[in-house]
Amino acid sequence: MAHKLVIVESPAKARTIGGYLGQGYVVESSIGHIRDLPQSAADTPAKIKDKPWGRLAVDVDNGFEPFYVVPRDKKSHISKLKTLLKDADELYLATDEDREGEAIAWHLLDELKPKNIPVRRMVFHEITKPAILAAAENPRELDMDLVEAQEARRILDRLYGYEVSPVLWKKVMSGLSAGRVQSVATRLVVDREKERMAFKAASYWDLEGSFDAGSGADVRMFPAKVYSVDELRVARGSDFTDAGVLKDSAAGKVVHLDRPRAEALASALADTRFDVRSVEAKPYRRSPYAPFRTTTLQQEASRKLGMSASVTMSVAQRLYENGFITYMRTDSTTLSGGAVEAARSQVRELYGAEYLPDAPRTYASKVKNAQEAHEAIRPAGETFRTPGQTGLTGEQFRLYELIWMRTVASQMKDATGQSVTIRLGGAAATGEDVVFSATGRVITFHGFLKAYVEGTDDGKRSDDSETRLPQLAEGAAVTAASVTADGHETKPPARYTEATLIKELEDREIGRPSTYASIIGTILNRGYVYKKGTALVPAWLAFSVIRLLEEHFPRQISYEFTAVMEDVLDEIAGGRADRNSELAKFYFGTGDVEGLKTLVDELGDIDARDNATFPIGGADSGIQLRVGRYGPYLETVSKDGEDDDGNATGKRANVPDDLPPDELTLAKAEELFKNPAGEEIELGSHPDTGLQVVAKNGRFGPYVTELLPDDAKKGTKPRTGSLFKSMSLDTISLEDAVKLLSLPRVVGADPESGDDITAQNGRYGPYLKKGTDSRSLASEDQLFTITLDEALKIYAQPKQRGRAAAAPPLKELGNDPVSGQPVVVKSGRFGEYVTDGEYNATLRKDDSVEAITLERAAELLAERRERGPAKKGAKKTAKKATAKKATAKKSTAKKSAAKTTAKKAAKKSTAKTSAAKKS
DNA sequence: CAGTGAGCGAGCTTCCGCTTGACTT
Repeated sequence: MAHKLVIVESPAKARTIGGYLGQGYVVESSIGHIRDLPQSAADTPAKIKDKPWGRLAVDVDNGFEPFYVVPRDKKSHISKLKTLLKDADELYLATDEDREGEAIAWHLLDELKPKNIPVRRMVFHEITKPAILAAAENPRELDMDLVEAQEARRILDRLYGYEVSPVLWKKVMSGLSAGRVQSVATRLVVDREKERMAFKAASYWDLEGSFDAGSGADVRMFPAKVYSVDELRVARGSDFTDAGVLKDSAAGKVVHLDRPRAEALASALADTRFDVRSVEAKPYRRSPYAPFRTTTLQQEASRKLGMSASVTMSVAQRLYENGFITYMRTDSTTLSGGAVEAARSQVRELYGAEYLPDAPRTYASKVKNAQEAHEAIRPAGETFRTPGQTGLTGEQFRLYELIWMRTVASQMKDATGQSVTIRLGGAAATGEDVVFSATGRVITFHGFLKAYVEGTDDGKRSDDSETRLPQLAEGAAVTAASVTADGHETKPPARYTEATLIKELEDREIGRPSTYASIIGTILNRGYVYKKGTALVPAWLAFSVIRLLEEHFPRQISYEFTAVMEDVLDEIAGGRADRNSELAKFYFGTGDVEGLKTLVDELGDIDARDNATFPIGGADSGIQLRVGRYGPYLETVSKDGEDDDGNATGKRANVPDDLPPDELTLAKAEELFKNPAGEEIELGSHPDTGLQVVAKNGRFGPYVTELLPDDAKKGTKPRTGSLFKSMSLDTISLEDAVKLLSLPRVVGADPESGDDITAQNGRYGPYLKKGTDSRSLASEDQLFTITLDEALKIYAQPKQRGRAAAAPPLKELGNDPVSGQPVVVKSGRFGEYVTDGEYNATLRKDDSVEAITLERAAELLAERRERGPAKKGAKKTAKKATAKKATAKKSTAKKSAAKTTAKKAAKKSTAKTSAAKKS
């Protein structure tokens, strides 16, 4: 039976709209984008892999043609849509009416390829029955200019991300990333930290008085602060620069009180009679806040409910899917007509008509690049459920309540009242004329504040706070109950939190509602930033990355880059600019501006070593910080203290993981050299030597060592020993440590050669050593238990065979159709792989030992074979390798364990495989 | 950054934006 197929983006939306359209329509969703540039090498089709631009999947030399693929997890969904399309007599592409939505519609069209049926583009901005029916009646055509604008955005982001990230792999650390959005977000955090590092606190004093208005006053006691001394205003925090000195604008106009002066004044005012010099009353008026959009919801959920951006979004997602709220990824503050009515009727019911403005309030978008494909975030439906009526609990309840209150409040009247400033003056015993100032606020009509008060980030006073002052007339006499001197220091700018960083990004038009939460996730995952409480602290790694980007990609990492890009995209969407020429400007450059490609090609200019080095406490301090593979460390430098390679030959000291950069002062650095960081766990003194035994985390993982006395002979090295796999730093005992330090153990002498056979723990695990001949041991315990006889038995066997039997393949799959050889799955240094004895192919991300079939294995092997034995006689090596491979088995497991510990040791940063490789 | 002996499948990492389940505990 024929139907009209309508495709929207979200399944929840499809359900709702399906209900409105009724019979004759089938409403399905695309579940977001259905095609994209291939994300990784595994997803890149073989036919473009070999092209010079294959890695980018954009043919930069031929019109920046993108090569799209349907991601694996979308394939079945596409078949489902194709099936539905077979029985359809009309196709409605009803994705969002913004750049991305238009592109999704075009991708659907291009991928589904409907034949001989009309295709229409249907758009709507609110999900109500009349709006949907009207939209179905008034379809339009696909806007190809808008699609081109989206492609330009997509391709630019790909080129930026996939060209600049590899620069970081080469020059900073493997696995890092750069991008139009994340790099600027990281830069914001780094720049803020730099401001904090450069900040010098200024100290200033003032006077705090408690005044008595007399027994007849409506408010008797009230506080006031000193305002001026001899008509010069007393300096406050905002009069100082970040360098800790008075601003030019304040010079000559303020008096900067220090402690002696403030204390002298305070005591000279003890018996002073004050009179009211002026009373100034101003009306106070506050309008309600606009309904929530994604960023404001994230900020308020953070301030009021303590939710991270990602938690907020997933709770909101559940509320949306279950029909409690409208869509949560939006940059619009607009309410539909029905929503305004629903809010107004709840104002009337819950607060009374006096809280309801005569006309509905409307909120224009403050977001400059807003695309307004959705409504504001509000309770769903034409009438709002109060939180109590929803039956929700926990986080969902609290978030719903927040959204509900904000929405209702947005349709309430302004709050009004009065703010009053009273100035009191008197003469100090020492002769100065001193004026105090008190400010109060009284709210006479709370209006929307009755329903909702926005939170603050930095303890500023909230919109509903009140301070009452007495009714005083000019000239009235007032006495001071007490005057005390009060010391203050200016504070450095606060670090960003998730919520404030997101706000900053939105203000700068960077990122979109669907990505704000994940931007935070990206910079955390890369190890650029870590959280200390709610504050975002940049790692030194981020300083290194941002320095490289600032020096070599200044335009791309500028704060204005995205805003400028948005303007260009608008031009493309309006048909006034051309996609290809704009991309060419970005990638190849223009006459006066270098393009991205040129910058990347000039990579050789970047000195990775310099880029990772930061002087501490000025260039001549003799101490520098370096960002190393295992995290940041300090190094002493002297002018000529470098070897031929420019390596500093000085001392080194670790920097603790959680030491924020702005706390690493020169003094702190010197302290770290004295008391090397890295938790040292004291285990007690050694029963034989009496030396202190400690456990530490080192570059090869946890180990124990003994502390030599300061007067130890030069050249004596402390004994050390790695912890066994079964031990941990938290639980290790002195006995364990003593045993570890006793290694290597002499098992006995080889009767043939007379050489000692020793048992010791090494890089590849426990092993026996006799001269230069070594044999691995099966377990660490054997180090202590193995007897000479057993050791000799092990040595009696040839090296390889001893371990060959212990390494069977994980799975046998049958014979390869090409080579005819048996294909087996094995586990190796680099993970699981399949081999036919000649070629080896690593399993890809989506493969598993359990699920892999012979077909898939053959596919992987065929791919591998296609690349051929590219490297130095790989064929031979491969063969040889296979013969010996089994012997590598045991140690491989060990190695990957070492990898894990190295990773942990390498700070929270993402020291990828390279870390383990080097060690 | 604690110097610890073999011989050993390389290949991939990465962007931004639009959307949900699929996983396991």
